[in-house]
Amino acid sequence: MPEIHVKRIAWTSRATVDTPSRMSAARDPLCLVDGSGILFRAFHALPPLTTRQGLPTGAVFGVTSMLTKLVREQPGSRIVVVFDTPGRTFRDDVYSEYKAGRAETPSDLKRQIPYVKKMVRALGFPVLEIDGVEADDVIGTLTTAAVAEGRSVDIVTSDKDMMQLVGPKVRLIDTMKDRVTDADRVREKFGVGPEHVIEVMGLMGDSVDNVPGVNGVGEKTAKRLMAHFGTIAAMYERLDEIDDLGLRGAARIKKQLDEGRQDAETSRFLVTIKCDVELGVDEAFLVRGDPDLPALRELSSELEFSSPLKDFLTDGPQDEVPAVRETRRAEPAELSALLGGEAASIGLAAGDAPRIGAGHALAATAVGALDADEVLVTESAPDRLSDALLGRVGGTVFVDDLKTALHATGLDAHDTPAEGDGVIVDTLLLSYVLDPSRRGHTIDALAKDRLGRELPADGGDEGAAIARAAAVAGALLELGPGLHQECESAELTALYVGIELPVARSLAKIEARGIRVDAGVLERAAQEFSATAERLEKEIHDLAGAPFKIQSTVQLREVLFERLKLPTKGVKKGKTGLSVNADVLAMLADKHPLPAKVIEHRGLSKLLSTYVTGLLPLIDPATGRVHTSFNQAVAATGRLSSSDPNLQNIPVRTAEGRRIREAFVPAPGHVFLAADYSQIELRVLAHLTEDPVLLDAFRTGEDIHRRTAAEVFEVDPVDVTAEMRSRAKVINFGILYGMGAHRLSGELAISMAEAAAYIQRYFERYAKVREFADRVVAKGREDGYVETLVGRRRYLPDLTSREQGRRQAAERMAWNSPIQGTAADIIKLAMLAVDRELARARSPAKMLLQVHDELLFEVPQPEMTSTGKIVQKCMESVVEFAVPLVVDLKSGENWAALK
DNA sequence: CGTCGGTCGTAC
DNA sequence: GACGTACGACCGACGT
Repeated sequence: MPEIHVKRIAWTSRATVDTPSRMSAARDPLCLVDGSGILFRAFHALPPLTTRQGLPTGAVFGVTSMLTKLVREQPGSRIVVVFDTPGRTFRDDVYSEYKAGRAETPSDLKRQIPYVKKMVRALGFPVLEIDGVEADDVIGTLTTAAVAEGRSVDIVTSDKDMMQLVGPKVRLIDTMKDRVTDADRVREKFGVGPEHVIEVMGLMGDSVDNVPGVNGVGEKTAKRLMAHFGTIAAMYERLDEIDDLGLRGAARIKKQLDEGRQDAETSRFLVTIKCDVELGVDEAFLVRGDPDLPALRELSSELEFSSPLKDFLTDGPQDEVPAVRETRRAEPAELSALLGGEAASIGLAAGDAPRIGAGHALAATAVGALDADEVLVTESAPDRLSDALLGRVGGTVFVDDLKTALHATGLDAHDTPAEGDGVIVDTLLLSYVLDPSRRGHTIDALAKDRLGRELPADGGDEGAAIARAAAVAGALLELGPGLHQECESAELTALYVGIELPVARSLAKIEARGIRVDAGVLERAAQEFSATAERLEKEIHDLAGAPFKIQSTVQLREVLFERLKLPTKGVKKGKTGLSVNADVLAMLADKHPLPAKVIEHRGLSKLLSTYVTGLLPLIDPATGRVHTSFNQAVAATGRLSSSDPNLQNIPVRTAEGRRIREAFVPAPGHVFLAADYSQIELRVLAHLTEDPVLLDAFRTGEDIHRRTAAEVFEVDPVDVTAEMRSRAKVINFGILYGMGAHRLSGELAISMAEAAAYIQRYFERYAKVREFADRVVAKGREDGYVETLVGRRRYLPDLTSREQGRRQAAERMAWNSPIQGTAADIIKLAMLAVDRELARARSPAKMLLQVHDELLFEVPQPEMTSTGKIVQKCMESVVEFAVPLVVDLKSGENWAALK
C-alpha cells in the first residue's frame, strides 16, 4: 500500500480563524462534491464557451453555476469539493491497466482546471486534493466518517460507482439532471441494494476505467446473478445454482465465470471505493470560509461571467469593496517593524510573512501596504523597498513594474542579486507572460479590466501622488496573488522567475547606464542633411509648378496624379486613395524627375526629424548619454522594444543613415563591442523543424542563402550567382513571415506563377518546414495558443475565425511567433548568462543595448579581446540546439564603424 | 489645443 | 487582405 500523504489542503485563509460558533455546525449535513467528475461532465455537456480572448470557460461556468445553485438550495450544508490528483494510486499497483486507454484530457478542459479550483476557493469552499488518492476514496472516507457521527451526506456526482456509498443517510445528487439517488433508486437501477453494487460492477466491469469484469458477463447477466447470489464470493461457492436461474447459455456463462475468477476478484477490488484512507485532514479545515469577493470579482471579469456569481458579488456588503480605506503616514519605525516581520502590532497575524505593495507615483513617495484596506504611506519607503527588492525581507513584495522600482530605489546602478527568500510579484511581467498580446499590462489597465476600477492619476502634487501610490498598492495586493497563481497554473513560473524578472534587473542597469551620443556629430550631419533637403525642396516645388507640403501624402498624391498626370497603372491603393510610398515613387521615377527627388527628400526628413531632432533633446547634458526605455511587456512574441528614444531602429543600411549611427560612441578609453547572432531565426527554424537540409546547411557552416538558392533554383551551390543568392535571401526571410506568392512576386519583380513556383519548390526541398508550419497552426487552433522554446505563449483566437483574412493573418502569426519568440527567449537567456559571467570575471565591460539579435557593450580598450571571448561563449552556449548558434564579434570606435 | 487614425519609414 | 515584430513622425480630421 503506497504511503498516503496530504499534498495540499486549501481553504480560504479566513477559515483558519473560524470561531467556535462556526465549529458547532459540525452536525450540519455534509455535501461532498466530486469536483473532477462534475468538471468533466460540465465540459462535455455544455457548449464550448470561450472568452473574447479565446480562453475556454464552459466547464468552469458549469461548475460555478452548479455550486452556486447548491448553496442556494442547501444553505445549511457544509460543502467540500474533492478533486482527483494526477498520478498513480494503489489501484494501479494492483492492476496495471487501470484507467488505461483513457483518452488524453482535452486541452480545452485542462486549461480550465486551474480556474475551477481558483473559483471553488474564491467561493470559500474547502478544496481537497490528496496525492495518490482518488476523489472517490476521499469521498468514501469522509462519508463513512460523517455517517459514523450521525450526519447525513449528499454526494454530488454523476459517477455510478458512487452508488455503493448510498445508505440511509447517504444520497447521490446529480445537479445537472436534478436527480437524487437513494437506496431505492439504486435497487431500481442495479437490481440490488447499494451494498451489492460492487459485486455487480465487479462482474460486469467498467469500460470507462478499464476495469475488465468477467469476460462474457455484461450488465444484464451481472444484475441477474447478483440479485440471486448477493455476492461474487457466494456465487463461486454455489456455482451450480446458475443452472436454476433460467439464463440463456447458462453452461457457457458458468465456464466463463470459472475462467474469470481472478478477473472478478481484481475487478471487484478495483471498483470498491476505499472508505478508510488516512486523509490527515483535520475536520476543522473543512469548514467553509467566506467568499473571497475580490478574487470572485477578478475571476468573473477574467472569465467574462456575469450571471453565476451575481449572488455573491451583489449581495455582499458593498463597502467590502477593497478600496483603500485609510491612508496614513507611517512612522519609519512602524514600517521598519512591518518589514522586519514584527508586524503584529500593526495588524498582521503573528508569523505571517510581510506583504509589501509598493506603489510609486513621484520618485520620492512610495507606499508600504498591509492589506487592501489599510495602506501605510511613507516617504522612506524607497529605502525599505530596496531591502525588499534585494531579498532581505523574506516576504512577498508586490510591484507593478520591477524595473521602475529598481530605478526608483537607485538599485539600477549595481548588480542586484536575484531574489533571496522573498518573492517578487510584478503584475506587469506576470500579466505579460500570461497573455503577451493583451494591450496594456500596467497596473492601471489591470485594475480597470480586472477590478473595474480607475486608479487616480498622478496629479503632480504630493497629495495626488500619495493617493495614487496608495491606490496602486491596494490594487497590487488585490491582483498580485491571483496573477501569481495563474502563472503557476499555466506553468509559466519558470519563464517569469527564470527569465523575465532577472531580465528586468539587467535592463534596469542598461537603462540607467545609457549610451553616449556625440551631439556634435549629429549636429554636423544635420547641417548637411538640411542643406540638401532645402535644395531638394526647391527643386521639387519647381518641378511641381507650385509649393506644397512634400510630407503630405494627400498633397503629393494630387501633384503626382492630377497636376503631373503620372500613370496610375499598377499603383497600390490604400484606404485613402493611391499610395505614394517609396515603392510607388521608385516606379514613377523613370517617368518624371520629381518622384526620385521626393524619395531623397523623404529620407533626409526622416533622419532629421526622427533621429536628429528626436534624439538631441534626449541627451543628458551632464553625461552626454541617452537612456532609452526597454519595454519588456509590449511585443506579442516576447521581444523587447525600445522607446524614448527607440535605439533598436537606428539606421544602418544607407550611408546617410550611418551618419546617425556614427554619433553613438563609447566612453573615452573604451571601445564598442558588438556580438550578433548569425541567422538566428533561420537556425531556430532549423531546430524547430528538424528539416534535414536546413540542419545540414547550418551544421556544415554553409551559406544558408546560397544553399536555398541552390535548392530552389536547382543548381550546384558553386554555380549560384549573386542574383540568385539575393533572391534566395528574400525567400528565406519571406518564409519566416509566411509570405505569399503575391508579395514575393512584387518583391522580386517576377510573375505570380514564378513566385508560386519558387515557394512550392522551397517547401519541396525543405519538406519538414511545411510539416512544422501545418503542425504549429493546427496545434494553435487546438490549444488556442502557440508557444516558444521556453513555453512563452501567444493566444491566437482568430485561428478559428470564419473571416478568411483574420484567420490567415492569425496563421502567419502562429507560424512566425514561435520562431521570433524563441529567438527572443534565446537572447534574453544570453543577456542573463553574459551578465553572470562578466560579473564572475569581475569584468569592467558594460552591456549597453539589445537589438533583437545583437548585444552592444562598452569595454575598456585593453579588455576587448577577453570580453569578446566571454560574451561569445555565453551567447553560443546558452541553449542546447540542433544546430550551432554562431555569434559574430565586431568592435570599433563608433556604432557605424564596427569590424 | 489635444487626440487619433492613416501613411510612411526605420530596425530586426 | 495579400510579410512577422516594434516606434515614431507627420498630416489632417475631429472634438474641446
